[in-house]
This record gives sequence, C-alpha cells and structure tokens, in this order.
Amino acid sequence: MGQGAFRESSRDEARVLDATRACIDDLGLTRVTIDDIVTRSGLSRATIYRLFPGGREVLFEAMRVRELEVFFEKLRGEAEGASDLGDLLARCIVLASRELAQDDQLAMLLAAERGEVLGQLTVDGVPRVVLMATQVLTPLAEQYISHEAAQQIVEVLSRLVISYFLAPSMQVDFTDYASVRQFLDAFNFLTHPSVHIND
Amino acid sequence: MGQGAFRESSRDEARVLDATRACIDDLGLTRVTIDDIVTRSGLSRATIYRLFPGGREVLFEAMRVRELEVFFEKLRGEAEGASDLGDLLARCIVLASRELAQDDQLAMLLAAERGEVLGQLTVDGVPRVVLMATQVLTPLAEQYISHEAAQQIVEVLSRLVISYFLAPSMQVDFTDYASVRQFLDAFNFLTHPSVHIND
DNA sequence: CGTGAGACAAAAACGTGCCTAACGTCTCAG
DNA sequence: CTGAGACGTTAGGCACGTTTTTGTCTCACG
Repeated sequence: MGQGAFRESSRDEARVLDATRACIDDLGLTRVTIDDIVTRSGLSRATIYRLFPGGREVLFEAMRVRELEVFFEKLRGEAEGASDLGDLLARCIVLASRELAQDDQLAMLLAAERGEVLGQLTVDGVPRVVLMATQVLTPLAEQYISHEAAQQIVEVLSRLVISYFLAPSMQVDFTDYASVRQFLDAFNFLTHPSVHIND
Repeated sequence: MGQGAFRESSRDEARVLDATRACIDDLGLTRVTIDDIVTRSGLSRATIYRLFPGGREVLFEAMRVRELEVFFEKLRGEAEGASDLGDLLARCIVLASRELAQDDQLAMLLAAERGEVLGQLTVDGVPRVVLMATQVLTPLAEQYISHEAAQQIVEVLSRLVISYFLAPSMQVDFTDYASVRQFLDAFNFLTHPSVHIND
C-alpha cells in the first residue's frame, strides 16, 4: 500500500542507500567506510546495522540491487513509449548504452567479482545484468513477437550492449539511435525472428 | 621462401616461445621468471634478451601474438572446409568456443589488462581478439555475402562468442554445432544480411 | 660474429612486525 | 525504536630489511 514500486522499503533504508551511493561516487567503492555512510545519512551506526544485518557486504549488495532496479525501471519506461519492435529495441539499447557510459556504478556491476558470502545466493556480474534484462524486457517485446523469440533477442542484444560498451567499435555507435536502427535492420533482427529453421 | 605461415621467425625464437608457454601452463602467468624460461628453453639469458629486446613485457606479448596466430590459423582451416555460410559461421563459433573453454592462455587474452609500455602500440583484450577475428574471417565470409555484411556479422558473432564464453546461457550452447545452427537460423543471420534498410 | 656463462646494479616482490582504522556487537539512555 | 558510544576483534596500511628478479654489460669461446 506504500508508494514504492515493488518493495516495501522504509524511508531510512532509502536514506542509507542514497548515502552509500553518494559516498561511493566521492571516494570510490573500496575507500568508503561505514562511518562515512553514518555521517552522510544522518542515521546512527546501530540503525544501519539493524536495517542491513550482515553489515558492509549486505549493504553494498542492497545498493547494487536498487541501482539495477532503477536502471531497469528507466528502461521499462523508455520501452513503453515505443511504437514498434525496432523502436523498442533501439530505444532500450541507446538508453542502456548511455547510462552505462555515464554511470560508473552501473558499469561496475559488470565487472563485479563473485562475493564470498553472497556468492551462492545472488548471481553477479554480466550474467546478472543479462538475466535481469531478459526478465524485464522480454514481456515488453512479447507484444510484437513470440515469447521464445523475445527472450532470445533480448538476451543477445543485452550481451551486445555490454560488449560494445566495454569495447566500442568503429562499425556501430550504440549510443546513437540512427546507428542502432541501421544496425538492427542490417541484421534482420526485426523482420521475423522465429525459431523455425526451414523456409 | 620459408615454410612458416607469415613471419620469418628463427628456430630459437620458437624455442623461447614454447618454453614460455610451457612455463605459464605450469606456474601461472605471474609466477614465471625469465630464469625459468632460460632453464626450459636451454638457451642462455643473453640470447633471450637479444631475441626479445624489451624483456619480459615484449616476450610475453610475442607469445600472446603467436598464440592468437595459431588459434586463428586453426579457425581459418576449419572455415575452409565449410559448405555454406551457415556452416562456415557455425564451425568457427563452435571451434572458437571449444578452444576458449579448454585453453586457459587463450581465455586470458580476453581479460588482459592494458600493458603500460605497449599500451599504445598493441590493442589488447577483447578489442584485439575481435579485431583479429574480423580481419581473418571476413575475407572467408565474403565468398557468400558482401564485404560490409561479412564484417558486421563476424564482429557481432565474435563478440557473442566471447560473451557466451564468459557468461554461458541456458538458451544456447556455443560449443554444440546443432545448437549454434539453430541459433543462427533463428536470428536470420544467414538469409540476407544486407546493409539496405528499405525492402 | 654470434652464443653461453656469469657478474652486476637497479628494481620489484616478499615477509614481518607494528599500528591505526574499520568492523560488527553490545549496552544503555532518551 | 533510535542515537550515542564503548568495546573486542579483525583487517588494511606502512616502514623495514631481505630476497628475487630483472635487464645490461663484459668476456671467453668457437
């Protein structure tokens, strides 16, 4: 019944995560201490540990999750304004690429190494991002194509976004809408991506 | 006039490179010392430094280059036996994926960080591999499609091979020929990859 | 001439102890 | 239920001496 999108998260929780995010932007991931976050958030040390039992690891992980959530929320919003499949895909690719380029935190998620404690619970790095992308975007693409096709396309394009971000090419500019459209068209991504083999 | 593929490389040079490769397999990239290579190769310290002026960095870089050369030579061989475009691409994808999976050295090339001294001269990591792939494979694909299309397809598929290697998916198995064929067909990679937009 | 053997200084890697800073838990007052 | 802070424990940095390793140079040998 709250106003939040999917989680019932306390006001304080958000304050802590905001502070964490801000601290990381300033000092860098490794240099941030809990006390920094205490100072920034205005909350007490005890509260933080109550909100995020498990301490530093859990707190940072929670921040990453939230960061991904807002990112994909943006993506979902962008996708809903799309007119056709090509527009949908191109918009998402461009937005995602631009966000990655200007948001270090987001980019870090791609290189995130396996956490010791949480390693078994949460997927990390590239697989996580690809997984979330397919989960969020596949339903939207299903308006135009089959479930299987949507899943395949979203996964492949997610991987390409990551790849072109990490190692840009002279062929395509994924931050440019027209370039992306041309790219998609050249590959017949839009025409009839079906699982059928014969023609 | 020699029997080598592209470089006139001395017999000793190969011995050093072989020894280097062997040492790395045994001890790991970081643990290998020049003296280890001296012992293994049977050549003297002085000779090694004469063959590879610049020392460790240059030597290791040379080994990487050679490793990539034999890899792409294998790929070229595999490609030449192909019957059509789909077969060509699938064969290359499968072979490349399998080689990556079983050859640690090759995989390391993808994660190779920018060398300080040679950073400006040689491209490294993912971009290098993608670049070499396009250079080697594009000519072969041109038998079936246009130059531009070949270039695009090879680049994209190279990136996907790397991506699926680093973060495997449940959707596709790039080490399985049938799975790859199905994948390619599903995406219309083969039908008519053209740069034209209108239809 | 080219190669191997080895000496050599400079630089990097290593081990060690110490110390400060940070962590996570706890208690207690408001 | 929160903030303030004490507290034991742990982890990260730093200074240090030592050992390896590196890269160059010399010289004897064929």
